[in-house]
Amino acid sequence: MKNLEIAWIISKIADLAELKGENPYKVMAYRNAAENIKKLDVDITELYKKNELLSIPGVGQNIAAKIEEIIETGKSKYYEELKKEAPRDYEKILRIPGLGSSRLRMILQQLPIKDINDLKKAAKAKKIRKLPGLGPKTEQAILTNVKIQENKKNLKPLIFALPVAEEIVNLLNKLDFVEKGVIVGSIRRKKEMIKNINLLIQTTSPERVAKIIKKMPGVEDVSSEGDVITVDMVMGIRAFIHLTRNDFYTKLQHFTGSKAHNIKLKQIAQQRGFELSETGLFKEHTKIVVEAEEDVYTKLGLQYIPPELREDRGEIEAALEHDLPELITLQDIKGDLHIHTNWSDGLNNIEEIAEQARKMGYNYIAITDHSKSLKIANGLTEDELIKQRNYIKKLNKNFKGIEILAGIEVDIRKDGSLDYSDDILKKMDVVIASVHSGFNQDEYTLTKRLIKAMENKHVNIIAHPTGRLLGKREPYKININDVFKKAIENNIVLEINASPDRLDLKDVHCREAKKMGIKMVINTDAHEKSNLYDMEFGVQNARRGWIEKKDIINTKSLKDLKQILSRKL
DNA sequence: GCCGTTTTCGGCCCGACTGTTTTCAGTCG
Repeated sequence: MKNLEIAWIISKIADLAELKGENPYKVMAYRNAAENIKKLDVDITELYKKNELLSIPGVGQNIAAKIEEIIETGKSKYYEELKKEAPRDYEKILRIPGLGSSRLRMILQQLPIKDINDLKKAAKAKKIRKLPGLGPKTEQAILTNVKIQENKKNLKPLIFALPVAEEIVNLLNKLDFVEKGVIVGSIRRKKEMIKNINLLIQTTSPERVAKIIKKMPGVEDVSSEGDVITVDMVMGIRAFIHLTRNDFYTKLQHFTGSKAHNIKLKQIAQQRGFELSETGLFKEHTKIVVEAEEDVYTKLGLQYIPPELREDRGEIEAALEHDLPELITLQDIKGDLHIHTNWSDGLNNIEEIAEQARKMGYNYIAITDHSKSLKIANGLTEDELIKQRNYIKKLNKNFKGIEILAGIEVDIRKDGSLDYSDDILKKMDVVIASVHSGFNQDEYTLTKRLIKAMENKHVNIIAHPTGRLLGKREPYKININDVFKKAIENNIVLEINASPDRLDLKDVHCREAKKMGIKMVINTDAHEKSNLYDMEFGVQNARRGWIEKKDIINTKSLKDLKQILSRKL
């Protein structure tokens, strides 16, 4: 068992304990411990061997004992017992808005409900509205949202699937009978939601690989058919491990997908007198030597297509014309313009953030804490903001190598007004505006609200424009085209939020915005210094949206950036 | 359940909104 699986079990214990009605602070303690385990940069089994589990923040005697049990037996009795008491798909049920653990617990005490289907039946039979504190609206919410949850088909965010895939592939790559192992499929294409993990492993001994996989940590069930081993992981995701002895690069191309991309590519191959399959590229039944994945494309007369573009969204046509975009890379990024510190709800102070950014080779950053109406995030009052701005000015004098811009993430209130006056906003280097409340307003109201904020001449950037949280919260209803038009009209920069929970704007929106000539910025929205590394996810998402260096303002020099930020009508 | 201490117990993020009530509990961010 590794950090990831242990953290996952501890966090599931938190969810189930909450459902059971345990002390909320106990629940919080489990959640906190799980977060800290996930963040460890050492192997937790090593800590256990050295008897140092208690050195993990948030882990005391009790949780340490559970970790020990999981390491020793692969299981936690407490977790297994809690699971038995809960409905099978409690996670899906709890994603229904308005139905939290407290109400669900009450429902479970009154009605015999074993899964989400039973809940749907109860709602249909109008049994929910009869329960104390619940009424027809909650019943209706259950009915409409059960459908949404049922349609989700177990897709997991990339950030959930990727570390699991990396863990398996790293383990296999250490074996001397594995020549090379790589992640393929939708994870390689950096799709935001993932159904299955796909790995391609070239090995001299498929049998020995199969044996190792059976004994791998975090595995629940293994079956194998032909060259594919199917692995069901404890964390509820399935991995397909494709084993091969040869033809690595045509297989790499094949298993990376997408299906639609491959179908079209094969058609092109045929038209040009080739035959392309996973076992090789052939011309007149003669196998052509393929020594890299690039060869598959170049031998067919195409430009090499990066995995992020392989969705049959016009990339093959563009590659035929040698007209693919020159996709942005992580190295193009010169700074991060959306960062929180411990002045509001961030973990680190400004100096720690700046130091980290300097280490990453950035030329500039913007500190953009929350504004006063976001009480839960300890939003800054006007006085505090001015104080912070002055502090940053002083800091810049003795902080060499990087420029710290004084910014703010100002809240867009329900009527579209901002919660600071123009007098305050005009003093800031960067003004980010964003929505943090009233998500269920209708499309007309929400769009009007965003547009009103974009009309403020001090606003530079709209952050996480659609407000979605992957796998957790739907985007709020806005007319994205109207927002795009306003962005052009008022010279507003739209954010591509790099937080792996958000990726907002999403890939197809990035592409539309680019076509319209809208300027964008890739920001992490970091709440602690390690989040600055999330930039990678933002860049990948942007690449899926055909974004180039020139489309993104934080690839510019400090001088050019300042010019853009000081724009105003 | 964890943590810190003025240490073995008290505090742990908190306010607005919603749907249900008719004064409030639960949910959400």
